[in-house]
Amino acid sequence: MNNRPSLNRPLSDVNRPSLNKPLSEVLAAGPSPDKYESILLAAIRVFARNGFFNAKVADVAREAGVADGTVYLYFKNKEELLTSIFNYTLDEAIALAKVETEAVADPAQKLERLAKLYLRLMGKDRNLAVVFHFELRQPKFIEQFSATKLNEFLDFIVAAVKEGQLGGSFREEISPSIAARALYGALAERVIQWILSQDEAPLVDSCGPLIDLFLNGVRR
Amino acid sequence: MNNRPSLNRPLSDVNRPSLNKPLSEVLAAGPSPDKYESILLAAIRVFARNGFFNAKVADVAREAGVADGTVYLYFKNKEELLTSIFNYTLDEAIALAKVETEAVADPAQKLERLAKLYLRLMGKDRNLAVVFHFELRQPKFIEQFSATKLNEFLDFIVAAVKEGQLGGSFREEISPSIAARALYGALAERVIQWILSQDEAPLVDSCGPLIDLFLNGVRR
Amino acid sequence: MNNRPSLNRPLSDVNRPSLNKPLSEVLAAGPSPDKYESILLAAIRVFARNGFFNAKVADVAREAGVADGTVYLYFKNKEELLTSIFNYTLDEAIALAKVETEAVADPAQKLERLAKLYLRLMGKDRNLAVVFHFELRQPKFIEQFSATKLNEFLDFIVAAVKEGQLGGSFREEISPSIAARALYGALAERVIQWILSQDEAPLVDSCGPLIDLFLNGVRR
Amino acid sequence: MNNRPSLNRPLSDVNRPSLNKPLSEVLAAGPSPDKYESILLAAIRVFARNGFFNAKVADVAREAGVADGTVYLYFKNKEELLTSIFNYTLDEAIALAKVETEAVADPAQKLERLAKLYLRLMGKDRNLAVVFHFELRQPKFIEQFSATKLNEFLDFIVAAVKEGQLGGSFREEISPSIAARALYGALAERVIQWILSQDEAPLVDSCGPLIDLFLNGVRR
DNA sequence: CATGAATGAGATTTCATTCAT
DNA sequence: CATGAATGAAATCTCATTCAT
Repeated sequence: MNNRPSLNRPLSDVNRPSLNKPLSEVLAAGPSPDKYESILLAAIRVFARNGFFNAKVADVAREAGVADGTVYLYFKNKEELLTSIFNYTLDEAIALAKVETEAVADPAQKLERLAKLYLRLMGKDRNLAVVFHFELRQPKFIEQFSATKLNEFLDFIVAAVKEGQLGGSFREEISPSIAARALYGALAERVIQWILSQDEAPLVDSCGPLIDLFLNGVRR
Repeated sequence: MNNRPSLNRPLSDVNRPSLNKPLSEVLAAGPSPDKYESILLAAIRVFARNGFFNAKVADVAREAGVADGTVYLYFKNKEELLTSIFNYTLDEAIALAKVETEAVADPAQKLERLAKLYLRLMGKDRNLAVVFHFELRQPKFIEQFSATKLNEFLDFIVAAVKEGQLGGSFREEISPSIAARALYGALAERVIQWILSQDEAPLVDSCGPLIDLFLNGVRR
Repeated sequence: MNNRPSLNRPLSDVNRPSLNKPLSEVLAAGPSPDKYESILLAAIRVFARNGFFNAKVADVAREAGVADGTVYLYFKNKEELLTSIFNYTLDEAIALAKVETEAVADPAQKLERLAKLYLRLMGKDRNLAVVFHFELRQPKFIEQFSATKLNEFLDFIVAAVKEGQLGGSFREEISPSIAARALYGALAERVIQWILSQDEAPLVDSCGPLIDLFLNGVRR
Repeated sequence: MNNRPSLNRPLSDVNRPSLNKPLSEVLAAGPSPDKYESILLAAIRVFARNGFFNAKVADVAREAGVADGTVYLYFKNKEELLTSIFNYTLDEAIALAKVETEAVADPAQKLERLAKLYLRLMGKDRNLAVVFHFELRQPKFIEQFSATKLNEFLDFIVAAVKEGQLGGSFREEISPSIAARALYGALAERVIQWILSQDEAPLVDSCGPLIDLFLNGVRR
C-alpha cells in the first residue's frame, strides 16, 4: 500500500517526476520528500505564518526550496494549494477514522477514538491546525468541501451515535447529526484555543474532558 | 436606552460628523442611520458576499452610498472595518448577556438564555453571521480579540457553569472554561451549518437540542 | 459639434473628468490634452517604438505622464489601447472621407481625394502609420474591425468606382470592391515603404503615381 | 532538383540530425519530413492559429511531436522560427519566380505569371498565408527582411515592368519600383481578404481581375 | 540527439489609500 | 465634511530557455 495514502494529486502523474523513476531511486533520494509534497508542506507553514491571503506564492516557493514557477507545475494556482491541504488532511483523517472505528465495538469508545484521532492529527502540526481552522474557514472553501470530505469524516461520528442509540446506551431523542456537529464544533474550538494559547501540552491530552462532557450529554 | 449601545467608535469623536451637528439636524436626517453606521452595515453585507479579502473598499462605499474617500473619514483602514464589526457585534452580545443572566437565577436557565441570545443575534442577520464565523476566523483577528471581547462574552457562560457547580447541580470535575468553550464551539458550528444549509427556519429554533445535550453533559 | 469627432470613448463618461467641468475650464486647461487623449497618443508613440507586444503598459503611462494605474481608469486593458487607436484613426478617416467625396462630383477626383486623404492622415504621424500598418495587422484585430470600420472607409472608394462605371468613364467589367481593395493595398504598401525608407518627403507626395496607375487601370 | 530548395538552415549543419545519419536511415524514416521541417511546419500552423506572440514554443513542440527542448536544437529561439518561415517561403517564391519569368518573353505575361505564382503559393496553405501577411508584419521583421529577400522577389516584378517600358508597351512615366510595390500591395490585400472571408475558391482564381487592372494601369 | 522538469525574470492588473478640490 | 480621480506598490502567473539525465 502506498505509504502516502492521503496524498491528493491534482495534476496528472506526468508531472510527478518521481513516478517516472524506479522506486529504488526515489527512495534513494533520501530524506528530502518529493517536490509535490515539499511544496504542500511549505504551503502549510507559510499559510499558517502569514494567512492564506497575505502569503505570497513566492514565499511558499522559497520555503519549499524551488523556483516560483515550479509551484505551478504541481498546483494549478495558489487556491489549489489551500484546497490540497484540506484534501491532504481530510483524506488522512478519513482513513484513520475507518481504522479506529473498526478497532472497537463500543460506540462510546468509537467516539473517544474519533475525537482523539482528530486532536492528535491537529496536535502533531500546529501549522496545519492553523490553516485548517483559520484559513479554510472561508465561505468559498467551506461550501466547496464541507458537503463532501468533511461530511465523510463526520459520518463516522454520526454512525457511532446511531449505534449507541440502537444499542440503547444513548438517548433516542438526540439527533445524531446535530450531536456530531456539536462534538466537532467543540473539538474545533478546543483546537483554536490550543493554537492561541501556545499551549505546550499535547493537544490530545485535552480530549478527556471534552469526550466526557459529550458522552454524558448523549447517554441516558 | 442608548440607541446604538454596542457601537464601537474607533476614531476620535471629531471625525464623527453627526457629533458636530446640532441635534436637531441629526434628527432631521430622518430614519436613515448616520454614515458611520451605514458604512459599517454596508461592510457586513459586502464582506459576507465576497469575503473580507476579496471585497473592495469601493464596494463598501458604493453599498453605503458614499464616496470611496468617505470610508476613510470614519474608519482608519479596511481592516478596521472588520474589527469594528466584531466589536459592534460583541458589544451587543455582552450587553444582552448581562441582561439575560440577571433575569433568572437558575444556572441551567442562564445557559439556555445565553445560547439562545447568541443564536438569535446571529440568526437575525445571515450576513453578520457569515462575517462573524468566516471572515473573523483569521489568526490576526482572533489573536487580537479572543483575549478580550469574546472572552468577556464567554465569561458569562463560565460563570453560569461555576454557579451550577457551586449549587450542586453540575458535576464538579468539569472545567468551567473548557465546558464554556465546548458550548461555544457547538453553537458556532451550528451557526455555520445554518449559513451553509440556507436553512429557512429561525436559527434560534435549533437551540433546544444543543442546550439539552450540553446540560445533560454537565449535570450530575 | 464635438471638436474631437473621431475620439472613441470606451469607458463611461463618468470616467472622463473633463466632462464634469464647465467647458471654459476644460479649454482653460491649455495645451495639455486631457488624460484620455494623452494616454492614447502616448500609446501610439510607444507601440510604434516597441511594437504592441513588447511595449509595457508602464511605458505608456510614463510617456503619458500618469501613473500605471491611471491607464486603467481610461482603458479596460492593454488591448483596448490598441483598438482605440484603430477607432480613433478610422473615425477621423471616415469623417474626412465624407467631406472629401462630397466636395467634388467627378469620380476620378473623388478617388484621388480619398487616396490623398489616407496618405495625408498616415503621413502626418509616422508613429500612427507604424501602429496602423504593423501592429494592427493581427488576425484578432483585423477580424474584429475589418468587417466594420475599415469597410466603412473602403465603401467610399467602392462608391466612387461605381459612380465612375455608371457615368461611363470606368470599365464595367471591373468589380468595384476588388478594385477598392487593390487601391487600398497599394496605398498601404506605399505607407509601409515610406515608414521603412525613412523617407523625408511628405507621404502624400507619392499619391500621384499611384492614383495615376489606378485610374488608368479602371478607365476605359 | 533539390528536394528542399527553399529551406533555410539557420544552425550549423552539425545540428541537423539527418545529416549525421546515413542516407539509408533518413530514407527509412519514410515519408515523414525530418525534424527541422516538421518543427517549421508545426510553427506555421501554431503561429497561424494563435499569432506569434500568443503562441507558445511548447505548442509548436507538441504540434511537431517533439519535446520542448528539441525545438532549440534546430532553432536558436522562438523568433528564429518566424524568420525561418519567412525565408523558407521567400526562397521558394524566388526560385519559382525565376522559373516563371524565364518561361515567357512577354512582360505582361511575366507579370501575370508572377502574380499567379504568389497567389498560388499563399493559396495552397492558409496557415502560411496567415503567418506571412499578419505575423510577419512586425517592424522588426519587416526591417530585417524587406530589404533583402522580399526585394529579391519584387525585383522580378520591377524587371518585367522595365522590360515592358523598354519594349514600348508600358508607359514610360511610371516608376517601376512604385508600380511593383503597388501590385504587391494589391496582391497582399487580396490574400488578406481571402483569409478573412474564409473563401473556399482557390486564391489564384482571383488573379485575373487584379492583373487586368494592373496591366491596364501600366499600358499605354 | 532528445527529453521535459525546472527555472526565474517580467508584465499586467488590482485596489487600498491619499489629497486637491 | 465629502468627493472620486489619481496613485503606485505589489503579486500572481506565464513561458522562453536551459541543462541534467
